[in-house]
Amino acid sequence: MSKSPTSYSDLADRVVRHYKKTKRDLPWRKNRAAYKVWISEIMLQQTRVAAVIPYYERWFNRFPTVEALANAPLDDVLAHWSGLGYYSRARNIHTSAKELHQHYGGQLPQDAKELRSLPGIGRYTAGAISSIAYGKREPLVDGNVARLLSRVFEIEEDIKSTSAIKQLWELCTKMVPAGSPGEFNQGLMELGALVCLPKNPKCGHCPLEPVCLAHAHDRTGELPVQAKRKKDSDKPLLERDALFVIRRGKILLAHRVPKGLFGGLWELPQTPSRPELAGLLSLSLSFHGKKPGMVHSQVLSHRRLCIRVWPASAEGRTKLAASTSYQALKWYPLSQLTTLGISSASKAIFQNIAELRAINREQQ
DNA sequence: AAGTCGGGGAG
DNA sequence: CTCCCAGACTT
Repeated sequence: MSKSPTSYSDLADRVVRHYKKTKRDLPWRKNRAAYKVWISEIMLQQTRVAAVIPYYERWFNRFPTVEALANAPLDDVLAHWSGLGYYSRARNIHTSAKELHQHYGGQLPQDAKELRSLPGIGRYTAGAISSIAYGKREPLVDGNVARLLSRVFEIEEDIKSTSAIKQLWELCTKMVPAGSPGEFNQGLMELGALVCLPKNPKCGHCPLEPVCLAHAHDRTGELPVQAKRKKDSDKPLLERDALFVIRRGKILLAHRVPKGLFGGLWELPQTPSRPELAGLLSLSLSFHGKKPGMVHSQVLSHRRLCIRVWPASAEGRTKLAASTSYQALKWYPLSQLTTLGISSASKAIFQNIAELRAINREQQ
């Protein structure tokens, strides 16, 4: 890495001034209460601003305070996270809320180190809460900041490498100003999100253009250096057979254990192959067709998911076999599925089921 | 240091 | 199709 092209305080001033002038009017910028900053920062992890906004607005109607959140059932919390992905974030928020309610009087601590003791709050989020909500001089580095600073300072190493990450945090630790740390941190991220784009950065609109090494050397297209990611088509295919059965107006659902993939969510009971379904559920099944009623495919971060849905009739009393994936079964009214935590894949399947049933009713 | 954990919008 | 997003946690 090259020597800094200008003083850190000059650089920070440029960022803060530009941020004050051009910042977007986002919901979480109306109110800097620590609880609200916390929830927004968790929702924004690996998630785009546009995707978060409706979830953020809905959240505080149902969970207006840390205490309300601590006292809510996990199903309710996951229902309000349905479709956002990375569901451990919601589980960790719930666990943290109970911890905050019990031991911190419902208040988030101001100290970054103390914040990091809460599940789901890592180095980035602790810095964000501490600086934005409490005005503490704490740095933060996210994907936007890493890209921006790798260009400004011409960091040549892979920005995911331990060495580059260490450099980035050291840089930010030095740069973050005592006077307006929250605005500086948000300003860096805002620049990364709107100006210092991955491709075709808008250097003409950047307050750091005069001091940016990559721009000076016409290398914004080469930086940051990043390892190639795995192509979707190279991800292993996970095929599952799911059971769709309705009895007395209720659909049979399975509750996943609260960890791992889709932890704590509800879905159609599914197994690696169709013959295993009856054993999992202790039911006598007769399938309605030789072909699945529908097939849903979806790409996840590390695999491709393909779920075949098999309509069937069932006899017997459900009893969940010992399972590494499920903790419970439940017959549930199809119309009330919005009150449970379900993934986007399940949401699509349930919607498809509802539409097919509506068509069948019209034809009768 | 590498793997796991979702989902969707942009191009 | 591929790319990447206001990361954290486990192994």
